[in-house]
Amino acid sequence: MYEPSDFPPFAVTVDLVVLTVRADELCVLLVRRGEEPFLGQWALPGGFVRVSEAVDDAAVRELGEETGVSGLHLEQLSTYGEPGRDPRMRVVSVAYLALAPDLPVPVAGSDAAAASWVPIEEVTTLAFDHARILSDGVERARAKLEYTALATAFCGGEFTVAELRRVYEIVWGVALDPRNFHRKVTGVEGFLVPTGESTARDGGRPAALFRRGEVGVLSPPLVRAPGS
Amino acid sequence: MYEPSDFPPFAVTVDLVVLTVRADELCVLLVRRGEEPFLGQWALPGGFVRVSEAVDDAAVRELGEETGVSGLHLEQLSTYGEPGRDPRMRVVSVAYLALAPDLPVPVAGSDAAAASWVPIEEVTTLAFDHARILSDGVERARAKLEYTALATAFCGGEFTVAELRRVYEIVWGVALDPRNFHRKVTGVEGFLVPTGESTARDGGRPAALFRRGEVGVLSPPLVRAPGS
DNA sequence: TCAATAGTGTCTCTTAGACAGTATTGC
DNA sequence: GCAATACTGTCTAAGAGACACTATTGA
Repeated sequence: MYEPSDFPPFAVTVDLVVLTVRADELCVLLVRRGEEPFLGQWALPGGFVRVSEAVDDAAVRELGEETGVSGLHLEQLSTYGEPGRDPRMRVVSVAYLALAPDLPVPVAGSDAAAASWVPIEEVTTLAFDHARILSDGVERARAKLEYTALATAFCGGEFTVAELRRVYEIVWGVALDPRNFHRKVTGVEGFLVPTGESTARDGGRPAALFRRGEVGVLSPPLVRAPGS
Repeated sequence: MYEPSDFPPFAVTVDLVVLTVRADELCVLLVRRGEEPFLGQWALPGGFVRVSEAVDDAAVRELGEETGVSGLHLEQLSTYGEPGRDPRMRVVSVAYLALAPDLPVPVAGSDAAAASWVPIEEVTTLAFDHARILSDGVERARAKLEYTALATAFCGGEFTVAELRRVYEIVWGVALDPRNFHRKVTGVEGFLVPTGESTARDGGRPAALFRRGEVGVLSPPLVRAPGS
């Protein structure tokens, strides 16, 4: 009744677009491929989904293996299933977007010769169709900053309003008015929770420290336009 | 070098959430399953991806087979890959969202005993994890009406402002002010293109007919709130 | 003291929403 | 005429953006 021939076999992989903000640049975690195909080229980290493992769980596992950190924001991005996207065999890849604060040096995975944070602007050729996946991931991140509290995922546990503003400015590539930004983000109910502490690490008058709040959706949203 | 055991075999399917607005209700296209498992239960239309076929192309093919119509709006929704979501074998399903105008009676596919438009409110149990997929699809559609011109995909080739407003009201489940709505949608550059024709099919003063414009993203967006 | 950043106040202009009022049809 | 729907005008309150001003630190 269920002939194996009815169900053509596919391999399923997960690919990760892991973004962070470091040194005033939006960076992506890339690995240098240690085997064919595309030996020696930069690629997104990822790997095969195990037979008894949920696809989402495979993404969590790979993210932990690559970054050495757990608990990062992780969401499904899209699925890429063109025949021929992997020259070896028919592979369907489920891509995920992860956002991380500025982490220490990345951990090289077992199947990757080296891992490194690369500024988005400096990425040229990537293995497979990873350039397109990266592009989709960056655009998703940019869009979600507008109407969700996702920007806090780029910050550490505690951060100042100025640090949060830098995230927006770097991801969007625009300048934002510090005063209006301050009024806006502190005015959104549940977005930021004051810790009561303050820090002078940015110079000048000490700034209040905040933690991310419970709110996931921002209303009103922050609009991606200069001068706001 | 590439041992088959390295790449556990999966079956890959596409599932379609096809939505339409008919008789003042948001409806989804469902099929009654003609075989095990879940024999006789309602399910989303879909099927296996062929070995030489892109996943996106499989969705287009299935949509054509089920509706008998081509050129509908179709976008990828999400991918569902829990082990055990199909009792037969390991299946990863890529779900798609399609929006259609009020179509004639749906075509029964070869693997489905019957196909039918079912109001969202009346859907109870579905086969597999299709209830969750449907829920994700409806939420995606509701969200995208706010900031894209997607609502026109529910209308025929030519439509009045009132017909477009009914789409928003039915999908969102809210009442909108006809006067403000008219000013808003006609004010968004490139959203609606006047045909020059008019119709009195809604009674009262004849209304101008419009075609969908080129614009995909609405700015400013329409906000999902009563009284707007 | 100055330089630097944090945070507040205020002004103006745009827009959303409420709703009055006019226009054009069928009956 | 009346009912129904299409469309336009106007008022008000709220928000966005521009930017002056005050506050608090280090050097």
